[in-house]
Amino acid sequence: MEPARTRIAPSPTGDPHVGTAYQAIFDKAFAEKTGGQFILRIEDTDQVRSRPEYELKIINCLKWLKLDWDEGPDIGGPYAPYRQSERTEIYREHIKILLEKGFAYYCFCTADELEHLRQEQKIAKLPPGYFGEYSPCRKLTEDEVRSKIKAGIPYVIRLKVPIDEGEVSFFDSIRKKQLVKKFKEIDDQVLLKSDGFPTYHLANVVDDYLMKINTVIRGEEWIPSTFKHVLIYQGFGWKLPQFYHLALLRNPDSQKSKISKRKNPVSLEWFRAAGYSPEILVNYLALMAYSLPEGIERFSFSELVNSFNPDRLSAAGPAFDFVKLDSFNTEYLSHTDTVSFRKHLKERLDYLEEYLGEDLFKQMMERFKPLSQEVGYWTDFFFKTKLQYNREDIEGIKPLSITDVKTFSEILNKWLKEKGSLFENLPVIPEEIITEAGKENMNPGIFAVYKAINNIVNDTDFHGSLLKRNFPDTFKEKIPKTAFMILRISCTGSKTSLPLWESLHRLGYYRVIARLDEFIQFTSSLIRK
RNA sequence: GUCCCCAUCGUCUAGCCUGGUCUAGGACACAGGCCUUUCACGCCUGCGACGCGGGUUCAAAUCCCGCUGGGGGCACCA
Repeated sequence: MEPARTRIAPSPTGDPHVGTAYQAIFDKAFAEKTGGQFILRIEDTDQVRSRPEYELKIINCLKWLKLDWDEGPDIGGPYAPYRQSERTEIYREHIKILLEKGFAYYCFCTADELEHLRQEQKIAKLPPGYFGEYSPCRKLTEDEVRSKIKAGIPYVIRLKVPIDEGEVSFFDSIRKKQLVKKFKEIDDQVLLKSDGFPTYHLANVVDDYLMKINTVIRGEEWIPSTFKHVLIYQGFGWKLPQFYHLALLRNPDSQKSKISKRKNPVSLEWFRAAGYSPEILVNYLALMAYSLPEGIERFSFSELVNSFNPDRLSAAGPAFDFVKLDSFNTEYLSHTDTVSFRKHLKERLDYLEEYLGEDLFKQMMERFKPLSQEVGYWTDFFFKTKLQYNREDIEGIKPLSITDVKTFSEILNKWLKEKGSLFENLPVIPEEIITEAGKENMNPGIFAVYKAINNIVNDTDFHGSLLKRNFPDTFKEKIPKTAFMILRISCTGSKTSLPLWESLHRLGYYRVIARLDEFIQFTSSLIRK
């Protein structure tokens, strides 16, 4: 394969998009596989929406994913500058060529006139577009044009699409077929805006040619525009690059529409702050359009490069499945070594301040008092793909009236009863223990555990390896099975926790006894009501 | 509306180009089991798809046509 020069050309008009990374993966893989180069070019031709901070964010996120480039605005390269706002002179020179060759023309129509035109076309049931007989400016003589320019009338320069019955076509290497469109279905696209900046179409073609991009990989949303691009290439007399139009990432709902921030997180910063591993995100994203011949799903970027074969790129639109991504991430994190795990956690925490912003981060810090509390506790709501709402939560925010208070206490009572039911299947406790505990305010199940712990300490060494590793037989005989859960809950506060004996050992005798004491009191108070 | 793209389990896909080896394979999810005095991990099993209709052929998930469904474009935004 010929060395491929590929490029990612994001527009710095918003948060770095997951689709940008998705595309960059294949750009970079293609370049590396063929011994070519991968280029980052910033398409900031929209003066209104482009912001320098977005460019920085894009660069940071792509670097986070280790999808770094061989040439770009930050590192330069033989075809600099790599920022389109710094190349306006180049576009103006090139538009002259198109003008001279008769492939472009001046247009002085105002926005209102254009709107009018579209209405006319709509009524006439014609496809909307500025072309053919609908374009008065196409018919302007050179003198007329010159005098209008002299008069200072603002203008744009449009592509002069042929008006005959012909057609344009190009080969799409993912769909593996020739895509065709008739001239009359293509509108006279604006090439140079009235602010003197090029539109995407012009800048993109000119830069791709000048930067020797021979492999264009981008989303399939660009297919309709590609016909215009081909016309521009032809106007200049340039050879076409190879086109690979990637299927668009879709929302995982039944609609499967193009992935959108209204329905799902799409910002790379979100993925980063949420704690996704960059390797895993890249792996998962690659899977959206590519599959290894061996059917291997988990692979590193270099493994992807090794086996990369553009023929295997898929044309069908994949739904982005957060559940599967999560499972990949979990698997990765739980099987990695402790050093990488710590590194990952540390990086995530470092980034969290940047993501939340200083104010919000400090707010989190204030709530961070109990040192054992993990970062996620206060920040999870940022990262849940689906929030769970509790009935109690919703009842709770109602305005309080007498009736409301009544309702509230009823719910509270019900809730407490459910907690109490945990002890429905209480173990049978010897009569003497219950007597000893005092029948009125002691929960027998808890007390049995309490008692047993005390016995154990009498019989064995709590701090010794016995408790750390093996379950003591003496304990086993004395305590019914359900008691283990009671022990676990009382000592860890949760029905699910790390292995019990190691945890108890780590807690130590005094804290175990203290927690049991507290738990006994807590449950007794619940049961009495 | 119009032009274009796409179509295998719920989801991501392998297979399709070079028809038979496909009673369609894998992964995530789900269900059951094993392991485990919890949870998780791990292991095993199960559930589950070639959108529909026509061709072509001895034979079609695979080739052709139509339909249906989904998606994208139709800006002085990219």
